[in-house]
Amino acid sequence: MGFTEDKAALLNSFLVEVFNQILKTEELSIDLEGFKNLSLKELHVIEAVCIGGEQGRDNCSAAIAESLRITPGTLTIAVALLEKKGYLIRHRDEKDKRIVRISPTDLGRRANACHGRFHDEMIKDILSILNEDEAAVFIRALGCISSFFRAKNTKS
Amino acid sequence: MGFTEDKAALLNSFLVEVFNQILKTEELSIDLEGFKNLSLKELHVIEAVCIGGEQGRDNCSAAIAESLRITPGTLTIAVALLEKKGYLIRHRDEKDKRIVRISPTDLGRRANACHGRFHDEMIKDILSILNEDEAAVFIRALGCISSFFRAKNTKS
DNA sequence: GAATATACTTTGAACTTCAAAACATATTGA
DNA sequence: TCAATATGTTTTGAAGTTCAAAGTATATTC
Repeated sequence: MGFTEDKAALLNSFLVEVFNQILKTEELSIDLEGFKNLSLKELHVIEAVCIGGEQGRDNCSAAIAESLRITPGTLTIAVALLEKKGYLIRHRDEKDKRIVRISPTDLGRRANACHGRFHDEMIKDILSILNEDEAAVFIRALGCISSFFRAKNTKS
Repeated sequence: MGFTEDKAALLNSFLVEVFNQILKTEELSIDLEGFKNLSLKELHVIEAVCIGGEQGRDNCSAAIAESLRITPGTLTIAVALLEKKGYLIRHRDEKDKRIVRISPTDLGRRANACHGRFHDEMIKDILSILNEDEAAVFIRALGCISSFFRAKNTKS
């Protein structure tokens, strides 16, 4: 006992702290980048649309909603607003008029690129404070944790 | 180049993935624990109040709002609802009647204990897949990252 | 005792979310 | 064909979350 409990408590407090800090920093970065118009969640919608486009995925409402793990109704509302703000465009499929496809405007693509740069910066910052070996262990550990959660969440 | 970019890309994808998985798992755990009445954010308010109590911190509105990194107005609204739901209690300081102190009810403490068990489980899970050395490096790295963000966010 | 500072609350507005109902279009089977 | 059913999206109603700014109450300072 003792050492193990200390480790657990430390890990927990660091994890919670880093978690909150990343969230806040990410939120802050949006304003700084000049897209004061956008919330973090809206940015993630734009990101999902852009990623779908890059990967040649079928960018219909349902697919994007699923990739974001939100309901179709929620997505409709978010996209309606983002269309009004000029970041996304909706167009109905000619063949199957039930389907709505969503794509980014140039402005949307620029916002997404900005957000990508934030992520790059953050990663660069993290790597800058770890040495070679620590970085390797850290990345490996994160990979393990990621797989672990994936396994845990799919089986239940 | 090459290796560095690979590391950065890997770290980014793992980080994003773990981040989302933790959020999702945490949200899921609330319902499972039987507090269907509470959102994740409400639980975090209760947690901040309980932690403040344990640490003998002055549990006034301002201190709790700051620890949660939300505005006082936001906290007021959250606490008013949580008081109505029976998780928290507010009482004005006798000496300085401007100050409102917030404390958990028994129900609030029970909800927090439940949430604490979720965190314990998660930490145990993470530690179980890392060996002794990896765990030490991982914790140290997280601590560095936490300090780094704290420094970055306070200075700007 | 008036001016100022401090601590919290209220207000108004915008965003986020969901479940369920509604709508539009497509497919299927008699 | 056309009625039933399925599919894809939108609307609706309700509740949460958040902030900035204005408001209220109390305390401190000069």
